[in-house]
Amino acid sequence: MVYSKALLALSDPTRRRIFEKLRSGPQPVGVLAKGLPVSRPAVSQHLKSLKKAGLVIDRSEGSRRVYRIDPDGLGELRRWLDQFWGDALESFKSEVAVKTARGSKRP
Amino acid sequence: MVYSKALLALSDPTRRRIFEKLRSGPQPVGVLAKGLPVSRPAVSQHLKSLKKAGLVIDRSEGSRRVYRIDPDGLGELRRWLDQFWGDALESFKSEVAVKTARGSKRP
DNA sequence: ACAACCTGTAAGTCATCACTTACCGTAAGC
DNA sequence: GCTTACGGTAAGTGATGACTTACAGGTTGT
Repeated sequence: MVYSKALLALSDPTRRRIFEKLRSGPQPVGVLAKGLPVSRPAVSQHLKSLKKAGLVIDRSEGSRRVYRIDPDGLGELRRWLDQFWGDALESFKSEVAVKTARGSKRP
Repeated sequence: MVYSKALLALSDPTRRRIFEKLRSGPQPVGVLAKGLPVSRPAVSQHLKSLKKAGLVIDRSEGSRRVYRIDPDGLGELRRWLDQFWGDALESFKSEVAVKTARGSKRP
């Protein structure tokens, strides 16, 4: 049940910003904290949460700690999401006609 | 930016249980509350959050309100997730050899 | 050895949120 | 008409968590 921790971790906006920063490659804590509106210890705590959620991996590189995205947590989260995808479409097929008939969205 | 609200909504365990219950088809509030360890008003409040997140749609059916999964929020959430999927794999390729060499996971 | 840098942790504060009970509107049945 | 079932909303409470500053450990350089 890693997906529950992953969802909890990604529900925080600051944690998402950190996670999105890692999309451009592995980065140390100091660089990640640069540009964020919170203190560096806050970033460390967020990284700890992301790590426990299986979303990032850390690696000691000399004096600094480099974090990177962990595909494991990401994969389980995607599998959990796809589990709904099929059922939702099936339950949606009978309703799509009504929805598009009255202008796709809400007035 | 519906995905941020969707992540926040799905981060709560009770809200996830309600959402997972809807996988077996559209259901009214009373039926959804049945079996959950919280009161019925709590379920109503959770459904309100899920609706604002674009994850469910409600439809008045006589005296009762039937909720069903909304593919829109689910789709945007999946697109946001897939955005990471590619980058994570690319950044992972160079590391996978080292990881599998020492026994796949933590000792 | 000492100094400068990089990071994780402890302790404390403040806001957010999940939940409860009570209440109000509305639709179906007598 | 009245009553019963169904569901959303208000108000209040308790707990969780995101943040701060202060401190400790460890690594690199002189």
